[in-house]
Amino acid sequence: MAQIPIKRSPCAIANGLEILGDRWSLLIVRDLLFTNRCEFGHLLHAGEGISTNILSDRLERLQTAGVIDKSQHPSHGKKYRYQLTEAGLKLAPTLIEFGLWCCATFDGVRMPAAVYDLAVNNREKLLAMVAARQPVIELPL
Amino acid sequence: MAQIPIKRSPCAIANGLEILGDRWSLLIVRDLLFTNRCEFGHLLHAGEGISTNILSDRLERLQTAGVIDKSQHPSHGKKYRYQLTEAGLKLAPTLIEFGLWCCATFDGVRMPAAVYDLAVNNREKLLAMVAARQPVIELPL
DNA sequence: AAAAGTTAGTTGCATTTTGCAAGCACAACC
DNA sequence: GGTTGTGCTTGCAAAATGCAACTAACTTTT
Repeated sequence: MAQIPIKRSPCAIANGLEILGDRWSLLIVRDLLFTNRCEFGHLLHAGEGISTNILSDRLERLQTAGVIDKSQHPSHGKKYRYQLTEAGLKLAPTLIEFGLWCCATFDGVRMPAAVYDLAVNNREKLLAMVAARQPVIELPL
Repeated sequence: MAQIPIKRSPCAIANGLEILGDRWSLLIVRDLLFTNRCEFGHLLHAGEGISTNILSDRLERLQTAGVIDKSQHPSHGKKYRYQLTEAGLKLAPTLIEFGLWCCATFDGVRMPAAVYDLAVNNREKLLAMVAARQPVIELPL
């Protein structure tokens, strides 16, 4: 169990939002959960246009909260590899439910077809892939 | 389906975070989902210390996004009643998964016992209560 | 019916967070 | 050894947030 400073109330959701309640953190988690992207540069160019200082700050916050791990990249001195911890992997159900809710609620938004199909038709397989750190979406690096 | 301006990418999660990705919005949804609190003053004193201007702003944003409705309070001229829309009610699975994740991940945080027990032992009943707008937690008003 | 209290805000201002551009140290490549 | 790629940090402007004071409309009290 990660130790975090309890600021506002003991409520689980209130404290979770202290870590993940902003416009960027869950997008980082999304990429680490469902794609093969795991480097600073990958996350930087994920499509929403996060800037380097914010990405740097969020990676550090997520690491402090025990959601992600940072390790040396194999075979490249300066690169690092960012991975979800076991706790971070367990955010999958939340992300999936939230993604489906957004699709059902807002016009013109979408989840990648591969993720959506599994979320609707074979939730167990999707969760198993995530738990095994097997990317659902393979993106060019 | 609510029309929202698509700002960063077509990703469902990215757009959902434009509406709900901050430290307060989901706390408002939490209160409306699980308690009998539905007035401005109730939400103001929910325990985390939101200020009136932020609460006012968030209620308007959630209303614009089609997550909540505002109506005249029966039998009190100045009061209003805030309620989740049908779309808003469907946030329950996301909130439940997120709450359970926070409980399992962070030391010293908790969900109200009544909600936690149902979430773990009888998820269907919990979802049915929420869908029927039946408060799981009755708080003094 | 005047006075006092509630309710749901708005306004003004100080503080904090964010966004953007530039710069920088180190590693790898050629 | 010069150039490119990577993962940052710094400086500064803009936006969001937090706090306190104020207000308009309605209710209750006297």
